[in-house]
Amino acid sequence: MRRPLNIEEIERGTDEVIPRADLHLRLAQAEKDGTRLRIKAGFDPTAKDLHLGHTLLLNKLRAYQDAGHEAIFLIGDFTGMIGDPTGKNETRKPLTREQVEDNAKTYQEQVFKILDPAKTTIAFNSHWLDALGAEGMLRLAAQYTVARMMERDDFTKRFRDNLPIAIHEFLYPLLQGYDSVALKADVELGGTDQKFNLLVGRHLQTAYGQKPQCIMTVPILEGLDGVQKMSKSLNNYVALNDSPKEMFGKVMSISDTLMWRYFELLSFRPLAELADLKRGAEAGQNPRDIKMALAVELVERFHRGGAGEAAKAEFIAQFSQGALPENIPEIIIAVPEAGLPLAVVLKQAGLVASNGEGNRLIDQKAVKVDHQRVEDRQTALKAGCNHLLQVGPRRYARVLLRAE
RNA sequence: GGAGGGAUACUCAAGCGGCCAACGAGGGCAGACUGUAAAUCUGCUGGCUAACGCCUACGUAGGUUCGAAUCCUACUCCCUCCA
Repeated sequence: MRRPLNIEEIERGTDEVIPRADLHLRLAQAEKDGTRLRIKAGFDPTAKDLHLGHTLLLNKLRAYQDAGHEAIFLIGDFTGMIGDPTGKNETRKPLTREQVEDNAKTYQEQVFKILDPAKTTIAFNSHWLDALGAEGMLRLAAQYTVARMMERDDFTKRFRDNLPIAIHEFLYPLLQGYDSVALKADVELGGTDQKFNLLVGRHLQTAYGQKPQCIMTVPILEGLDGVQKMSKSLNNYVALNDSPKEMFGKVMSISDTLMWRYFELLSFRPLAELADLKRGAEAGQNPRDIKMALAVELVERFHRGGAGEAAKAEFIAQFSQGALPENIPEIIIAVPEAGLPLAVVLKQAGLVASNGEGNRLIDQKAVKVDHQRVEDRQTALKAGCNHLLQVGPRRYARVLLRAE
């Protein structure tokens, strides 16, 4: 059911709304007429896993959805083959059609953890871009100038730094903009790094005789390192598909500073409650416990059914009380008469990449066998026993040693 | 079409005949300290070996040399400038 118009809720956490007055006008008009605005957000199927960074946009889409508008989840299966050059200082390799389709499928499965399937339109831009043809492409390209294209920050920089810019990268913003034309979008959402592309959409809609869309940008979420943007390729991400345990652990590993950023951008708690938490921290409450509240909220959001509290309990057991994690892999290893050097066992158990690394870690006092630290490389394990191996705080395995 | 510059380990980036498995930085891993934090300090960061050592690696393929990431030749890819 349609909720009453709440502009504050829709704008919460956004970076820019352009033009704001126009958006308010359209929202009010739609409210009055009982019509629905078409809200577009595009996703490149370049990586399989959606992560928390993507959810900022999805949450926003959800907010519109809850307000009764039409959420269009656009999968850039065509543009994905180009790869958006945004924020990259290098040309991205085009994906094959197969990769793109494969990724798109996984996207759809994950996106409904946030969006309401019944109220979501999923669109693929290959539908209209395939049909555009060379002629359509030319006409489209005629709507924009090189000088304006070069205004885009990453193009400017790459050009200045003598880095290559492939022609097809110019086409990306045009095609993305054309998506808005094809969809007759009223609003397009995107990260702040998308601002240029979103504005191109406005320009193109005008050129094609449409009312230009409003654009709304959301901040780019920093990854676990707190510096670079969250992305799979930087391996600083929390995927929606991460297990509760992984997700909880990753959230707990962020810095106290970053924690507040995450609260601000990811939590659904009312702003007043966030202010309370901050006051608590200033009054000396252990930030760890506040971080746990965030971790619980996020795990619960994506896994439901008490998974958040369960992950918290497991976390406390494992790290605060030193209990073993569940699901330690068990590996059976064949051992010769004379026994097998520990480093070799570690390697065969998959805990280290090479015997050399195993030995290095032994030297570094990182290896425990049955909870006993081993510092001697010469240590060998004999057949006929079972051992619990630990490397560092996170790597565990149980090995069953069999006579060869 | 012409001229010039470049390709080094996960990334950036030194090296420009032997002391180079390759300076340094980042990243990663480990240890100490902790709250599995963060910050900080320390160590490690090609493979095989108990070790001496051996092997593989500096775009690709050859060559010169006792010896090459370093010199020569060809090739591939990239960038810039001029047309």
